[in-house]
Order: sequence, then C-alpha cells, then structure tokens
Amino acid sequence: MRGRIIKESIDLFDKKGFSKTSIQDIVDTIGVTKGTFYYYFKSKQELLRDIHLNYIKELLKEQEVILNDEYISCKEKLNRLIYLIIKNIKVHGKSARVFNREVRHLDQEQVKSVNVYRKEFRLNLQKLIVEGKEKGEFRENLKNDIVIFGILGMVNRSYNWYNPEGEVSEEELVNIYMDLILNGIKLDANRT
Amino acid sequence: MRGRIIKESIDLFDKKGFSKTSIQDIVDTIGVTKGTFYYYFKSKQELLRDIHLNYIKELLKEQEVILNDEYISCKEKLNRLIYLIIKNIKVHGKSARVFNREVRHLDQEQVKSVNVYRKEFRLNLQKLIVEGKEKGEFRENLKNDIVIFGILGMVNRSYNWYNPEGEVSEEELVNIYMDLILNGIKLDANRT
Amino acid sequence: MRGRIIKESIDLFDKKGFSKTSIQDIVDTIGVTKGTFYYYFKSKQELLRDIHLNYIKELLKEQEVILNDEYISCKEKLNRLIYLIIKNIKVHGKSARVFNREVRHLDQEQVKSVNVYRKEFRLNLQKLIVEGKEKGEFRENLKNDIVIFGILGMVNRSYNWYNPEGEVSEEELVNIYMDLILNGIKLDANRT
Amino acid sequence: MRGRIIKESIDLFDKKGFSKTSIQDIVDTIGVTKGTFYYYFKSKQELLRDIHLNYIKELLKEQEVILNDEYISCKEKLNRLIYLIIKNIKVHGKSARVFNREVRHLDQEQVKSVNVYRKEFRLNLQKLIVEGKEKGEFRENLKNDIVIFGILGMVNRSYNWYNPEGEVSEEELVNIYMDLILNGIKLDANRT
DNA sequence: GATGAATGAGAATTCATTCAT
DNA sequence: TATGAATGAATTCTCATTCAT
Repeated sequence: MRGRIIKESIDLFDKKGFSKTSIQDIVDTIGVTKGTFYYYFKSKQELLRDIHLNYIKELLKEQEVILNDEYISCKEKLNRLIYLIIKNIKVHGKSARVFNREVRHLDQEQVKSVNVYRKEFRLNLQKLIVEGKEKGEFRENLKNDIVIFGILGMVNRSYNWYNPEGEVSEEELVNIYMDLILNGIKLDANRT
Repeated sequence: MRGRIIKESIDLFDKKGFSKTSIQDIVDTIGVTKGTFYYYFKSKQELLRDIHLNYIKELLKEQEVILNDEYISCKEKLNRLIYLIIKNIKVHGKSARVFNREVRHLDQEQVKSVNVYRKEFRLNLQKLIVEGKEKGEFRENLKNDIVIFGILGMVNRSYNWYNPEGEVSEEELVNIYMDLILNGIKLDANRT
Repeated sequence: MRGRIIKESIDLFDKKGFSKTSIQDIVDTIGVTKGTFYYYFKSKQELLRDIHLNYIKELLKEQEVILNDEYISCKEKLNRLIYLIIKNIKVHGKSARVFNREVRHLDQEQVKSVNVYRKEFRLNLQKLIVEGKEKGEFRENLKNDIVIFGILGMVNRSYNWYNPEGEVSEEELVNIYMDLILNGIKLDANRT
Repeated sequence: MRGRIIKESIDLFDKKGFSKTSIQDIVDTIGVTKGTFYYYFKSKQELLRDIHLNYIKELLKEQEVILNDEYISCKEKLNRLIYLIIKNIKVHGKSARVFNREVRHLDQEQVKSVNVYRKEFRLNLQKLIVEGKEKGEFRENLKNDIVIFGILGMVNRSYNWYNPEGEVSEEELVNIYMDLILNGIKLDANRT
C-alpha cells in the first residue's frame, strides 16, 4: 500500500503539481480512503520528503557504481553519468521532475535532510573533474564547482523539454551533450 | 498601485512560492485590502501571467538590441547575451525565478501566450548559432536546438544557486560559462 | 440616465435574476461607472422597488380605464383585463417577470409599499365579480377572493411558459382562458 | 446528516430565499461546520437540485397512484390530484415553494434533469383531460395543454397566499377550485 | 489495516457601497 | 453629473488532518 501511494503520488504530482494535488486525488486514484493515507504517512509533506529521499538515494547508489569502476576513464565516467540522468527521464522522469520542481514545498528541516544527498551527488561529480584534471583528461583552468553546476543545469533541464519518444534517441542526446561539454562550440583551426 | 502589487507579489512569490502566497499576504504587505487587489487583477493567475509577460517581453527587447548590433562577432553577442541573463539575477532575479518556477500555475491558455515569447527568445539564440557557423566562428556539426537548450539550461539554473554578492563576480561567472561553452573541458594537446 | 438604468436593469434582472445581476453588470451594459449608478439610486434594492412601483402603478392605471368603462358588460371587462395582462407579456414581459419573481429581494418596508397597489389591483378585480353577480352575469355562489386568486394565478403564470411568438396568438390565449373561466371544462348535456 | 441538511435548507430557503441563505446559515442551524456540508454536497446548487428532485419525484409517485385507480371517474381523479397539491401545502409547503421559486438558481444541466419530471407530471395531467373527453366527462373543444397550464397555475399559486390554518379548510378550497374548473363562473339559465 | 464522518482554518473571489475629485 | 479607486464584509469552496469504530 505504502508503495502504491508513493507511486501514484509521483504520477499526480508530476501531472498537476504538489499543491494542486489533494490527498483526496491520491486516494481516489488508488481506490482507498483518506484514513488509509494517514495510516501510512504523517502528512502530505512527509510523503513528498519520502519521494525526494527515495529518488536521490537511488540516484546516488547508481552514481557510485559508475564512479567506482576502476577500468574506465573520467571521460567515460562522465559519459555514463550523463547517460544515467538522461536514461532516467524515461524510467524515472516523473520522480525526477517532482524532485526538481517541488523542493519548495518541503520545510526547512526536510530540505536539509534531502540536501545532504543532493550535495553529495554534486561533490562526487566535482571529484570526477579533479581526477580528470590529474589524469590529464580535462583542462587545468576550470572552476570545478561552477563547471559541475553548469553541466547539471544543462543536463537536468532536459527533463523539461526532452521527449525520449521523439526523433533524438537518448544515446544521441548524451553524445551531443558530451561533445558540447568536452569540445565546446568554437571552431578551432588547430583541432582535428 | 498596480505596479506595487506586481512588485510585492514577485517578492512574495520568490520567497514563499506562488501557491503558498495568498492574496491576503500580498495586500497585507502593501497595506490595502483584498478588494483593491481585485480591482486591478481579475485573479491571482492573471497577476502571475502579467509577471511572466512583463519579464519575458523585457528580456526579449534587450536581447534584440544585442542581436542587432552589426559591429560585433557572434561570440561577443553570445557573451553579452549570457551576461544579460546573469546580470539579471541581481536586478530581476526574483522575477526570473518566479518566471522559471511558477509556469505550472498558469492555465493552458496563459502558458500559450507566454510561450510565444519564450520560444521567440530561444529561436533568436538558435539563429545566432547558425550565423556563427556561417561566419566560421562555431563548429559546423552542432545541433542548433539542443545546443541552445543546453546553454539556456546551464545559464538559467544559475538563478538557483548563484549569489551575486558572493566571491565570484558576475563578469567572472560569464567568463567561466563562455570558456566552457566555447572550448569545452577537454585538455587538447593541439590547443594553446 | 435614470430611465436607461431602469430599462437595462429590467433586462438583466429578467435574464439573470436580481441576485445574480451585479451593479457592475448594469453599468457595464450602459457604459458608465458605478459612481453614476449611486448618483441616481441609493441602493440596488431601491432600484428594484422603483421597478416594482413603476410596473404596478402603470398596470393599475390601465386597469382603471377598463373598469370605468360604463358601456361594456362585466364579462367583457374581464376579457379585456385578461387581455391586458397577456398583451403585457410581449411588451412588458420582462418587467412582469421581474415583478412576479423578485419580490423577496425587497425588504419589509418596500414590500408593504408595493403591496398596497398589488392589493388594490386584486380588490378591483373582486369588485368586478361582485358587480357581475349583481348584474346576473356570474353565478352567485362564488367565493370572490378565491376566484380572483385563481384567475390571477392562472393568467399570471403565463409569463413563465407562454411565448407570444409561438403558434397560439394572444387573442386565442385570452379566448381560451375566458372560455375556461366562464364555462369550465365539464361537458354538460343541458348546455349549447 | 444528509437528510438533516436538506430539511433545514428547505426551511431556510423558504424563509429567506436561496441566494440569501448562506452555507454558514445552514450549518449554523444544524450545529456543524461548513466542512460537513461539503462532505455531503458538492455545492450549494447540488443541494438545491436534490431538493427539487426529491420533491418532484415524490409528487409524481403520488400522482401515479391516483391516475392508476381504475374505479374512479376522471372528475374524481382531478379532484384528488388537486387535493394532493393543496394538501401538500401544509405538509410540504416549504419544499413546494422552494421548488416553484428557486428554479432559476439551478444551472442549465440541472434544470433539464428536473424538467424531465416536471414535464411528465404535466403530461400525465393532459392525458387525464384526453381521457375525460373520451368518457364524455369533459367538453371536446378544450386545448389540453393550455387548460392544464391554467389549472396548474391556478392551483400552484395557492402556495403563495393560502394559509391552511385559516378559515377556509383544504377541502373547501379544493371544492371551490373544482367548481370553478368544472363549471366556470358564468351564470347559465340552462344549467341546474 | 482501513473507513468515513467531521473539523476548522484559510483560500479565492464577489460585490454593494463610499467618497474625494 | 460622472469617475474610478478603494473598502470590507460576506460567500462559496478546499483541504489537510483527526479520530472513533
């Protein structure tokens, strides 16, 4: 039951937004009554926090698998991490959008608890940049934090416009992003 | 009065979010009564739409000034356009955040009316990429639309984390973005 | 101006009902502002009372002309009085419907002032019955007041269903009512 | 609870009118809160529609019992039907008045659903006239529909002026109406 | 585990009315 | 005469939450 409530809530929050989705909407979709909801969750906010935590923890876990792979280059790791996010759009797009949109409906305490993981995710990425620099894969003169903010901004925004069923496949999109991130857009006579 | 209502609303919407800001909150801040609000606006949504339209129209106007300057290169134009957005954070950051966060509280009709301008802004940027390619400033093998989506995602997200009063100045931030966008992050032996 | 306000108000009250018609609706129709309304009327209720008084006074005047005609029988007077009401549907149907429907939006004081005339109208009709009895036109064993209440109920209700543009003309309707009122519906072997 | 809300609402709607009765008034009378009201009814209008439907359906049921009685004449049926309406004044007078006065506060859809029954009630009465003609009880040259509109108008208006506690008993009132309807008011030398 | 009735606080919105200009 | 800004009280309705069963 708890799982079903979470699942359907994500659907509804994605479709109508957190504040426009009522508990009634949620339980109606499942076919139970409001009492049931409050048997499993202390409040609407708690449900939202759970969704956030589920999402970011899962993402972190998958991130770690990639980062800990010793046999691939940093570029490849970056590639896979971006793919992780893009691939997520189809499978967990709803969670992702809810995650990215509805933070402001959590209270301070809850935001803090979520941000711990959020920050960890970002810092892990920064470490990747550092490592890439050391291995001579990335340029030295890069501001780690801002570069990561930039990449995340770019990739995450895809949730808002990218349609996985459209003409650009997920693999292509990742390639385009990687090309952009690695090489930039400038035409440079000296490059191959 | 109308102007004051808009101004204070932007403040509140930025601070607490659209749905958590009541008309009462707004009029209390100004020191008038709810009736006054409804004298100037048909509904809360109409106010939000007005904020959106004001913002995007203004942005479009400034964009055009930059794009129509015949004496500067495409790179320079891009630079200035990004600066336009970043500079906006300090001056119109609140509007910008409201603009980027609260779209979903507009109804279909209103979203449509706003999206006309939103799209125009994006298409203008795409034209810049095309032009840059023709002039040999940008690489040929770039997907115009996705590149622009990427750049906008990256730059716009700054509204959520960048603090203009912090240690990185706006000019520096723009330079970092430009460097990233133009050159990418890859270390390339052939480059200077 | 005053006249125009009354005229348009009757229209709107008939179409949407008194309570669903706002002062704003009224002044918008005319193209003036609310201030103007309150220059001419102390309140919305006062307007309604004026409409009522205008209507009933006018009706009374026309009634008197008919009743005072010395050269026609009581039957003929009754005929003409019913015709007066039915004919009114086309010309003053709106006023009439407002008059019959919206009494309850007047306050006690106002109802009283209107009922003076309303009652006079009814008593005049009762006198006609009395006179008709004396002249041997109507049966003796009739309860004057109830007969009149019955006739008025019957005829007045026409405002709610009768369409003067339909297939039954006003003259025909009056004839049907008169036949019903004079002769009843019973088949009587002794009658012609 | 639902029943109590309906009951008290009829009282209040009768006393103050639909639009002047607020949900607050209703729940205050019962001693519950507004939330309770909206637990049982989707809107104020829905409540009104329910009142209408309850009333007309009940009336229809009683009408059918009378019409289906094979052992009585049409005159007698008419007599009993009018008695049904008049008797109703004391018992269901409030419902009846609300039913007759507040139609215009229903929306189109709701009016339609109510009018189905309203019309059925009227058509049943028309069939009675037809039957009465065939059996030689009523005159042939009567317009069925208009006669019924007339009779209904006459009888229904009683709700507005007739006081069952007054000096005219319900039985007497019905007799007076029947006499008027059957025989008319004309003094006819040829009649008994 | 689950229900369903009830709450109560607050939300958006409407509107008759006032009044300085 | 007429305007238009402002009021304030009331109104319908929503909804997260509680709780006895």
